Amino acid sequence: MSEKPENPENPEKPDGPGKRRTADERPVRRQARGERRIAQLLEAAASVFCTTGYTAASTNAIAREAGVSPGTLYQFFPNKEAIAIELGDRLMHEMRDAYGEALAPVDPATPLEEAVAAAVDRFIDFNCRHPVFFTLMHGPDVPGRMAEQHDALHATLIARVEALLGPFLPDTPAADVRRTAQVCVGIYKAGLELVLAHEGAEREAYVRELKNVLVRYLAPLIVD
Amino acid sequence: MSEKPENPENPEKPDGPGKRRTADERPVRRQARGERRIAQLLEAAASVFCTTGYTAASTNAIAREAGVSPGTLYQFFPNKEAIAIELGDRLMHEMRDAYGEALAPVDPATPLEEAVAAAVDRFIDFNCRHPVFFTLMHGPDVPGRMAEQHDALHATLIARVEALLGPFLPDTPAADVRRTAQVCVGIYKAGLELVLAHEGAEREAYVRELKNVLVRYLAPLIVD
Amino acid sequence: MSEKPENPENPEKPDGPGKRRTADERPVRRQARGERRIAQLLEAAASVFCTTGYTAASTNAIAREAGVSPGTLYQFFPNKEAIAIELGDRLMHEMRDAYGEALAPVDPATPLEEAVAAAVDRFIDFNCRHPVFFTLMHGPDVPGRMAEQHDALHATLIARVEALLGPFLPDTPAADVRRTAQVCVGIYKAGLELVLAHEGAEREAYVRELKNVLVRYLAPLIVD
Amino acid sequence: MSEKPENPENPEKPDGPGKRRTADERPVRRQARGERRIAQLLEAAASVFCTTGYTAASTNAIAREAGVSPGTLYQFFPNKEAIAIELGDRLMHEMRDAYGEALAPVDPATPLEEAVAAAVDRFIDFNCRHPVFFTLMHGPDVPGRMAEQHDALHATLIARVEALLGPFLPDTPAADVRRTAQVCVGIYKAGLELVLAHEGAEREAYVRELKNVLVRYLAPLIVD
DNA sequence: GATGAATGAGGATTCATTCAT
DNA sequence: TATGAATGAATCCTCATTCAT
Repeated sequence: MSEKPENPENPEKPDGPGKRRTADERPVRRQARGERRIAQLLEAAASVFCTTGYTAASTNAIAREAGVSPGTLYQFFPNKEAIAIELGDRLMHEMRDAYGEALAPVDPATPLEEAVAAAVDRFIDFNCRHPVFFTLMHGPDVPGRMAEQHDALHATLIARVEALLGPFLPDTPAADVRRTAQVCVGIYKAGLELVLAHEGAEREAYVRELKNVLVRYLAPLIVD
Repeated sequence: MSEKPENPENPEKPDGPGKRRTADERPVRRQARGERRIAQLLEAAASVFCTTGYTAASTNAIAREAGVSPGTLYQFFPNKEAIAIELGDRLMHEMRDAYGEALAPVDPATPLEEAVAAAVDRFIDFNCRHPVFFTLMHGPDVPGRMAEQHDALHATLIARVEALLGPFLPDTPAADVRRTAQVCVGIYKAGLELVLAHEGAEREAYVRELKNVLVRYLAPLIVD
Repeated sequence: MSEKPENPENPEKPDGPGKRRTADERPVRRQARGERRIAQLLEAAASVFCTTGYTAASTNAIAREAGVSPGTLYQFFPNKEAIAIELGDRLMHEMRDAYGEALAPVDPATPLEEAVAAAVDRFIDFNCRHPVFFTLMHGPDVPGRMAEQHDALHATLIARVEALLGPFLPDTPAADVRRTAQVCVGIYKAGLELVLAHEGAEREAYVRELKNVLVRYLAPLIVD
Repeated sequence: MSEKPENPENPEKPDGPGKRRTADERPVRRQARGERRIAQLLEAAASVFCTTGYTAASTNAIAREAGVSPGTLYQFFPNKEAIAIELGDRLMHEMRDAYGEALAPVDPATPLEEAVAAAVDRFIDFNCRHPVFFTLMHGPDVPGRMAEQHDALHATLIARVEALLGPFLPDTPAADVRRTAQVCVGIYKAGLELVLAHEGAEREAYVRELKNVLVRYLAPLIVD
């Protein structure tokens, strides 16, 4: 959220990482109203992606859902992909902002159960508040920048989990840690799907199972 | 299944699995050529689904891949959904035919490791020979009969796994067995994705991890 | 019905009026089985034309309705138009056969009411037994041989009515008689539509009205 | 056509008749250009319907005739049916606007000849200026909303004629008046077809005949 | 003759994207 | 900026017709 602070009077600082450009490199300058529009559009996109999936989502539908005209949408995003990408970026940042501190360095003395439970609970919570995340995780059937976006999202998650695992696996080769992280994320995603597919007590039961899977998988790997 | 009495002189080799009926009509009389076309089309569809995903796959692309005209495709399938459904059906049948016996009743005395390893190996093998299966497992963003198809595929898998688990969990309530099966299938799918994403030694490593996850998850549930 | 008596042994008498040729001039030879097929197909066509209209009727639908394959249909008719044309021909002939004698020469001494009533009753009866007739009367939105067919049907009707009117209008110029016939046929058609659109007593009432319209229209034209 | 109050300072004059709403949405805001396009498209549709009939008319042909791309057509009409419906609506309104006052209440003292002649002349005139009207009168072979549209058109006509007849048939039961109106409209339509099919003096002659038919049909029903 | 297969152009409709106002 | 209009290629699907068996 904090990466487009352009004020109209100072539009052209050399591109920082937050500076966004449309595909054909006209700098996009955004004002307060613009930010609101963007938020509006991303929200709409999230909603549409959730209901129809990325591929079947139409930009017109997104614009309509956002209550603006197609033209307006294209004033802020150069194409459909860019919407998904920006959406993913924001989710990643929000994830970082919200859970970054908490997730990253964990005292290795923490019992595994606790660490896993905390991580899973946060992850589930985050996904319930942002159902698109799940949709975006399942990547776009088609290759393209959208796939990169998906990969970036994924990579972020992996990195996060690696960081989380690190302290517990001090003597494990990096490659193995990475693989373990990949497996954990895979389990996460699978579990999430089951959790989201159920409600109430059953959902709780699946949350417990997810934790069980992870704990049992990781426990033997950990040196005490 | 005995409904193609084509020529009176050579009435009936027992119907192969390709025998079809339209919802509202007499049995569809198919010539050998037609059966071949269907296989061809399904193969083409499998290929296209794998590359572009179900939603983005176009019937024209499938026809082109199969080397026939669009009209021909529609002679055999009323719409895109039907292709995916038939494809799923055939995969399910093939799965049943190929692994049914092996998977279903397992001697509870078999060590868990062995049972899991065998099941995983077969599953992976099956999926490597039929990459579409994975694509179809990742249901269609959109509802419709296609979703039912997906659910059917899923349900079949679940049932299969339940049957597999049964002997190992004699005293567990059915609901818990079912949940456990769901979790196992979820893990399967997640693991499969990782396995397919890697090659050679790394792939082997992921296969091992997948087995580990399952074994460690299941071991504590099992009564000795 | 009597116009295709070709027996296979003597296929090539110079074309009598009943001899039919496909567009590209291969003589079509028909045998008993063929006649049955043709009748079957025409019946099916009549049914389909009635339900969907000529334009929207598909040859495949006709073939299906007839319980034969598309190929078979094209063995007997070179195209869709030809089906309608043949259908019209047969209806015209049937009309001639059934009512020819009755309609043609009427004793001018017959009271007009009686003559009109008889003609209308027959006409209505004929149309109720052959609902396609009405459909074909409304001609094909598109020009082509089908239009000629329609015109032929129409012309036949007109001629018939002219013949009927003749004795009643001995001193009227031919052009006027013709115009009067056209008007009568128009009224017929309009009335028929109303009659067919109603049932029971209401239908009877419309039949009466139709007769009234005609009688009142014609009465003043007639010299006593 | 005052329905484009675009700017927020001039928010909402009560919807004029041209204001359109999609079934499920906010009022459609149309620019002047759009209104023009719609008129253009309807004109094109009218022309195409006249030449090929409704069923055989293709939206692509309509768009081409209007000189726009298919997409543009669909910006204004959800499908072919909607075009015909809107066309019918506009014709009905124009008929009402143009002849409403004139047709509706007629002094029963007016001689029947005069009343009929006036009505016929206006009707013929209207149809000559709007040849689609005739096409639309000949309902769509197929059922659907289009049929309703046709029925609405028809019903409007009937109502109009009933109103016209009312004063002349004060003591006739409503059902009979309605039937008489139906018959008159039927005669009208049949006569129109003949009139349109001829030119010059012959056309005039058919107009006279049409009037004769109606007058002679109605005269005996009228109480003096 | 009969069948089902095959064709391919055409029709309705959608959609990402660009344009004019 | 914002809007609705415009585009045209692409989709799904149909249909008259021809072909191979």
